[in-house]
Amino acid sequence: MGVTKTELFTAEQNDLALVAKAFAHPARVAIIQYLLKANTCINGNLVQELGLAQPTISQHLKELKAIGIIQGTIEGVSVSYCINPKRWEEIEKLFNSLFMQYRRNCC
Amino acid sequence: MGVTKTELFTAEQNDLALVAKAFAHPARVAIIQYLLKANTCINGNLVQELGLAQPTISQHLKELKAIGIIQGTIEGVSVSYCINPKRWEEIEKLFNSLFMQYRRNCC
DNA sequence: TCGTTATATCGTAATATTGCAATATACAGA
DNA sequence: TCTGTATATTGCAATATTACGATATAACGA
Repeated sequence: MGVTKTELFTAEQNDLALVAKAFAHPARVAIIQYLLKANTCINGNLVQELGLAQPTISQHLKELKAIGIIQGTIEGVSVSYCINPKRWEEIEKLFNSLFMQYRRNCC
Repeated sequence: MGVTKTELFTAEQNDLALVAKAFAHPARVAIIQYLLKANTCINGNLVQELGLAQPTISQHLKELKAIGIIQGTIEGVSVSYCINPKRWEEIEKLFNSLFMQYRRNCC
């Protein structure tokens, strides 16, 4: 009770769910969009950009990093985060292959 | 504490997060994939397909319906669920516009 | 070394999600 | 009307997520 029964589902289904979880919070969407726009790697001036506290941002970054969407490199005092190109492509394919499956034959 | 601060983010960011939440559970991914494959609208034989209890499936279907991804029509005793074409297209665009934003200039 | 700056981690409170037994509802056929 | 079948709702326990104050860590410059 309360635990997702991952063993019932395929690896693909679980991976998609995991990735979707990364997108499942507006703060993380905002972080991703900010990184996409900034293009060049930027660090946690996100704290000023979004209205959330520093520990909260840090936690969201950690989750995004855990899923592999972003990567961070230490740049002296600060940390430079950016989109992980390989994982991003992987994720894009994961979603696209789902969207592709749809044929409008029904209803 | 514990509440997502939706007011800090744009409508687009919140909508994307909401939709992503629908995909953020393997059972819901499995339901969507099943509907995509079956193509023709099917009902809750999902209970046998997935290994989850009937109330659990019903709950997931309710969430998917609330987000608009699927629609159900009463078919006598059973309910016929299927992908909502318009919403599906909308969601596809929502994700694609995010994926499009990426230019590999960084790292 | 000391202070400053940038991040990360810990601990915890509030809230949300997941799963299911029990129960309710709603339809169809006898 | 009664019975079975299909689905929904309720209530609750277990767990996960979100947010942040307090505190730790780590690098730099004076």
